[in-house]
Amino acid sequence: MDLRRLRYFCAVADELHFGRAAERLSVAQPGLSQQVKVLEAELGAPLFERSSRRVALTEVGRVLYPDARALLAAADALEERARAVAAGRAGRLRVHTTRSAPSGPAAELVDSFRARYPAVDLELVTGFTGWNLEELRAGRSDVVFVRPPVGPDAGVEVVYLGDEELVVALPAGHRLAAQRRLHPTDLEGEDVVSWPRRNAPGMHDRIETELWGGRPPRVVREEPDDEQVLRAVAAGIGLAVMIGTRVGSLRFPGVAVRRFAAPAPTVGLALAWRPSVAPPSAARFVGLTGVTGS
Amino acid sequence: MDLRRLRYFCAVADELHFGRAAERLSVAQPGLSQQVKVLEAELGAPLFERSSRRVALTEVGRVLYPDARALLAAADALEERARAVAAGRAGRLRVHTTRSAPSGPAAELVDSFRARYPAVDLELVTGFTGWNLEELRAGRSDVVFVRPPVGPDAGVEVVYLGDEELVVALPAGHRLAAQRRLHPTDLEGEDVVSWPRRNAPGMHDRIETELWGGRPPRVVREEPDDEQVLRAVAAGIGLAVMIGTRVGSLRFPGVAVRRFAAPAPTVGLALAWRPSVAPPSAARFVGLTGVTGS
DNA sequence: CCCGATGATAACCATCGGTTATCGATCCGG
DNA sequence: CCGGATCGATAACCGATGGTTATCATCGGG
Repeated sequence: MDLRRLRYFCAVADELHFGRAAERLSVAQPGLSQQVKVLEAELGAPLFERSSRRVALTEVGRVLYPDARALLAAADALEERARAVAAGRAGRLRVHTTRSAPSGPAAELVDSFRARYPAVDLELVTGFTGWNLEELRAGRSDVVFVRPPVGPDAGVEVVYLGDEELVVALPAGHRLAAQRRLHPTDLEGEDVVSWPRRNAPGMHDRIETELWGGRPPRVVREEPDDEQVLRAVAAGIGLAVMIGTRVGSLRFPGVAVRRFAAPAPTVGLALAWRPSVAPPSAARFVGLTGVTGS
Repeated sequence: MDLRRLRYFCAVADELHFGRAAERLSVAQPGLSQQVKVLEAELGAPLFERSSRRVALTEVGRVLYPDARALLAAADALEERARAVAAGRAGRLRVHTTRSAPSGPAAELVDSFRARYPAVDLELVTGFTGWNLEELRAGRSDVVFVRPPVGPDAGVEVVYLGDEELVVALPAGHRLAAQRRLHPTDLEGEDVVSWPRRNAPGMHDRIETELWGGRPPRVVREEPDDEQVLRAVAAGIGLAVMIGTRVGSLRFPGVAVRRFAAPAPTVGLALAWRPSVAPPSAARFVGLTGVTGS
């Protein structure tokens, strides 16, 4: 069975005229006649009654035609879909985000991707930088959001998205809450609520370096994620350093938020992916950063 | 799009091994590699991740595979069906029968055809010899039952099925009902109930010739079909000549049936069809006569 | 470190789909 | 009744392409 022959058959069936059908197919008439004849030989029965004056479908042809049309349509659809998937306009894309990302530039990226490629089935999972990278390496994710820096890794490409401002969350009555702007040095000696380093080692170290100059702060409590951290702050356990956009979406009673004086310390956001094994849609996703980031 | 390439793709996807897939397809491995590569070029993205040690589907390949399988299955089904129709094992067959046929050899033929070719959609229509031939010539029927003789007609082939015995239907009290066996000469001068000659001219003339020696009988009533004829007989209007098997299925109170003494006069039954334009199933139908008739 | 397995590549060949030229049949107008 | 026009079939030829064999490159394992 050959789709080309079926196409030829359908064209002749539509036109009931070999000359016109050949023209529509952009081939010469003899070739068309030959191929239809081959198809008839394959099936074992004529599909057309021909006279030099009239072409008509035989019963066999009449029965075959609708099925042939359907098959051709299915083939075209398959090809179209395959091309779309190959071009990254359709298919599945697994993205691992981080808890601190959805409210910042990451949300913007995901939203614009969804708007631009609605046919892509986007599977979003929330994790931490460290775990996300494991998932990426294990092939369970196509693109992951990370908090840089992340150690160099063979086959993994990191695309920097931008920086986000850090802020300080304070218990409502904290003495530093009296200041409108804070300096890193103000934090020295304060009780701090933090989170596990392995969630995002790069970010963790960067915060320590930028704010405490490499001398570790006094961590009086470690909570598993931002929300729990803020709850601890509200309870007066200590202060916490957080991402500005993130704390905005987690407004807690009993927590005062103070920005740093310019230049405010920041933490970065980046995408990591493996171009060699990523589906085409991943390239589209990463490609959008050039658009939204500019 | 080429079904062969899709087949190749599916084979490799099944085996995840070019060598084995090539063997299954009965081609050499390089050709398989080439064609898969062509397919990938057509779609614009690789379908497999290859290393010299491992072959795996890419995301694109994973998405494409089920659709490809379905399309191939549909193509195979189409081919199978087309072959079946071409071979007369499936499709549609329009058969025009006659009112007097279903109870005789015709029923046997139709039944055995149905049993043998259940996938053929048999459309049965009941008519008369004359009208059936018109339908056949007009292309509205594929095979028709007729009461021979029928005039020779270009492109129409007539296959004789056999003869059926004629009997006489008499009003219950008729004087001839006293005899167990009748002779044609007994009918001379009797009142006769008949039916329109144009329904089956050949049969009509043959009955007149065989029973009345060419001198037309005294037709006192003409009814449109057998059933009405018998009703008229029951009412005592006259006697009627009928087909033995037919009168058996139309047993009327008030009607006595008498056979002729051997050799009983008969009327024939035949099939007519147009081999040049008939669907393959028509040939199968006609072909069965050789089987059941022997 | 070499060997075996596996896919890719190179070079060649045959098949087949398509082309042009031409034929044969049918219908139509004069 | 004949000549021309229409249309599909046929013949002969050609080039693309799918398939072949031989060989290479890479990678994993003993």
